Amino acid sequence: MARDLQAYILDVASDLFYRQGIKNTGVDAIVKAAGTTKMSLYKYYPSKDDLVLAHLHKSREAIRELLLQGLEKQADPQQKLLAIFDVFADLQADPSFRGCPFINAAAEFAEQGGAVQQAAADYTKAFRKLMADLARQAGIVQADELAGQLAMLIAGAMASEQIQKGSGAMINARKAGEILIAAAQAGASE
Amino acid sequence: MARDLQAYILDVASDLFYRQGIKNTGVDAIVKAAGTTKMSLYKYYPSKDDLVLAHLHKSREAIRELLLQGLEKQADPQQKLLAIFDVFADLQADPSFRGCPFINAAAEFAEQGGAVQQAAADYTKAFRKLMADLARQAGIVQADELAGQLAMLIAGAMASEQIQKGSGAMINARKAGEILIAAAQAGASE
DNA sequence: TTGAAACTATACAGACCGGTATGTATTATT
DNA sequence: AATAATACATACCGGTCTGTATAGTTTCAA
Repeated sequence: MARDLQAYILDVASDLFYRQGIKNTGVDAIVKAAGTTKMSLYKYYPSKDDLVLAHLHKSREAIRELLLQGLEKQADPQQKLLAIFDVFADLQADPSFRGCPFINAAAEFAEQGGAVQQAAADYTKAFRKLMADLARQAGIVQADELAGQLAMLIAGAMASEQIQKGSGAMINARKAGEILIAAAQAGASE
Repeated sequence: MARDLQAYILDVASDLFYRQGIKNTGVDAIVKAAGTTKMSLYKYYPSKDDLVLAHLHKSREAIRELLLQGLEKQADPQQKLLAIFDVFADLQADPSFRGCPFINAAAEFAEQGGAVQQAAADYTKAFRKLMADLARQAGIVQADELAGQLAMLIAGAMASEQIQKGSGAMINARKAGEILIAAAQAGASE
């Protein structure tokens, strides 16, 4: 066991960062939870910041995988757009849900232009691009505009559910998404 | 000057909390910025948590005032709903904008059921109620549903603009809001 | 003028933070 | 058996955090 300690440390740290917040999670707590020592941790992650960035990268990849997995079940681009809501609805159903890791990290790290802020910005850009591409495939002309709107609905639903658990925000967001998609489709034909 | 030191301390603390984040702002920094001492601060605010809660209360009142101010310019309930987007768009235009104080605070204070989380939940509930009442006045049957959707758009636009400044997210959110309101109006007559 | 209240100044306590130093045990390869 | 890599154990460093203790200063009203 403990094969690939580096990955295991990241697993533990990522979980604690997400559940307790990043600044609230000390290196000692990670070390103890992972059953290892500071020396080993600092061998793989020369600073806590490196570990934080690895955590964000891991979170991004995890969401990416969930999205691809949810999208491949649908053939129609329009249905794929709606499937994104379903993926996030599943995420929120998990009792360990505590909001969007990137929004949370951006709130914790206020320094503008810092690496954390940059990582959050990169993620949201990639997310919007994914949606915009799908919208274009669905024949929507104002694809970027629609993608931005849908992304805002999802981000808002994440925040809403984080602050008030069990509100079923994402289901309502999906309803709004359907209306906006239909409107964008209709607007394109005018 | 320094008339009503208590209020002045809160002003300074609230500004620093919002700009730098709460956990990133030490009591010493507040004391220095306010030109006072720890003893005076702790006289009025027995703990940092008290100061944080006062900051959230102040933020809530400030937004409430801005909203009422923006709403009274419109007579039509439907126009009032849209005016809310404009109020937040003005907020985002300020270079010191750094997201929603409540979303940020909820991200920083992960402890569930804590006073900070509660304050954030109370605020969002009151905000949704305000919008739902307006929607009802506009003759919309599914007022709560629409209010939730509009609130998510606004929250998402706040987060989006925080992470990527100058994206003009709130303007796009307003466009989406118009569509959703129109759809809710039409849906009511069916 | 005196005396209480408000405020300042400063030092300190105790805990926690990120990060380092030193040394040891285990394991695998050669 | 010798070597090297990996991980563990533990103690420590300087700094920062919230919060308190002690003492001196201003203000203002009776």
